[in-house]
Amino acid sequence: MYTSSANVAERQSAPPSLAISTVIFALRPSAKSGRPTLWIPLVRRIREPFKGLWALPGGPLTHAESLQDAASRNLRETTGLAPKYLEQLYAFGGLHRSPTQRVVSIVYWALVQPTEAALADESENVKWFRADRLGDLAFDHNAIVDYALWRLRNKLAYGSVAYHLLGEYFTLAQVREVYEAVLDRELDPANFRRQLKSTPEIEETGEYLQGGKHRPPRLYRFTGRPGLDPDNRSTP
Amino acid sequence: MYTSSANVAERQSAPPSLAISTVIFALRPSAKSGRPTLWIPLVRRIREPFKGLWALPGGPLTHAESLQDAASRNLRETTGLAPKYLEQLYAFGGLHRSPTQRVVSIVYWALVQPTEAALADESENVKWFRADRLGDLAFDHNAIVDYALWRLRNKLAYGSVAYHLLGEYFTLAQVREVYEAVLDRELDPANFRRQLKSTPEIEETGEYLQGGKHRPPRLYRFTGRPGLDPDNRSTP
DNA sequence: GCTAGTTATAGTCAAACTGACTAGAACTAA
DNA sequence: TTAGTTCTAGTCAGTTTGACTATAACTAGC
Repeated sequence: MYTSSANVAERQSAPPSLAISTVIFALRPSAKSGRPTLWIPLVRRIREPFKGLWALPGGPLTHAESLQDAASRNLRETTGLAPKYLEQLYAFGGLHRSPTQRVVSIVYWALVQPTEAALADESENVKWFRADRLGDLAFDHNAIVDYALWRLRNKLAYGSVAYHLLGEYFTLAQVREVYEAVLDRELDPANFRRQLKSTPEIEETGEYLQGGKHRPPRLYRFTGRPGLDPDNRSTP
Repeated sequence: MYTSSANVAERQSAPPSLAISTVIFALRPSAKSGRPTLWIPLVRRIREPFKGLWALPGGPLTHAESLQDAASRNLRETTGLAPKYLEQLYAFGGLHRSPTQRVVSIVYWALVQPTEAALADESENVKWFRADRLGDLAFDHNAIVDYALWRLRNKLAYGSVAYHLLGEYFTLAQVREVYEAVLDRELDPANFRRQLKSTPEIEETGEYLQGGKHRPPRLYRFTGRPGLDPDNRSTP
């Protein structure tokens, strides 16, 4: 859909504005099966365009902060979250992303641990949704979430990203559940644990998870470092 | 190094400007060994800041073009190149990237085939450099090139990126030379060819490369698609 | 307290893959 | 014709992967 030529001229006179948004992932137990599933917090638009629709948390970039700091601050202000894992996703700059003006959005993606996700603000205008049941979002945010999901699945397969969706201590079955939730397929428990046990970044603790219905599983700890972003590279 | 507080105040009043830059890779035969090595075209800064230093080709984002189009156009204008492979690298937005103003740079990276790279403009203010011998560049461009190199090596290992540095027809030994140049280590010819022959995206042609000193190698063709960027996703 | 049910955990086995290596084929240069 | 080089196919042992079996350790219900 195209706007009138008057609007186009108007749009071209203003500088393209720069916004920061974030796709936040957390695990929550599914209502049905009780298994963990991926959830995303969204905020309701309280003004045009797309007033009333749900959108990714975001806001403008202020001058005294880096891109990552802006994402962090905005997350805290809108959702109350302070994720341990925060990484740049992509810069979206299509011409018609917003009907009223040209906006370039630098989008981050974040992973929060379940304990923190439970504390997150939830209100009339901030709600969590299952990542696979979002409905129609404002702007191009459906496409952005799709891409973020693709990146998450990709990083999961190679990288060391699953542990940022879990607490400090976890069982190998919990890690497997994360993989199964994100990749949406079942994995053989025995083979999966063999692979994890061969990675040096996963450390066996002496503890066991008590209180379950069956044999108590051993608790593990992740000792690796997150990633290799330009923003995170020099961090020792 | 910090600027004076007056400059800081001045900087904060203006909106952060948005620029597009590109890291362009092409293979050229090394002067010494004759083997292909990675080269990058740079442009000389003709104004402050960093006047006289070499920098990545880039420029401002205009209103009528998407980010990728802006990168494309800028490439053509500054270097005369029209790469077949162009992908977003990262958005750099640190506070002190430029001493005079706050600049957010959305950086792309590109691969050009040797035939096209040979046609590229070269002048007093546009020159090609070996990727491993760049010297000190303007702004944070050394760090940007480092990251682009890291991405290139990464994509090479998994993806189907090597063929975009070669012409339409190539020998398996040429592909191996690309890998050796980018990864900077020798690979076993027999094992390497076994792997390539098992990938369905590489098609055997009936042709052979004639004119070499030894047994003429068979020519192959790449039939796969580039990538999975948001910008390239829907492209069939 | 015993038993059935369930998860945790270790191990087996064949197929696939990997790295190091051998060897013949096919060309050029001398 | 021969020596030298690259292209190409193949062997072999070590490693990894996927499917599967078996035992250990707990809870819940009787």
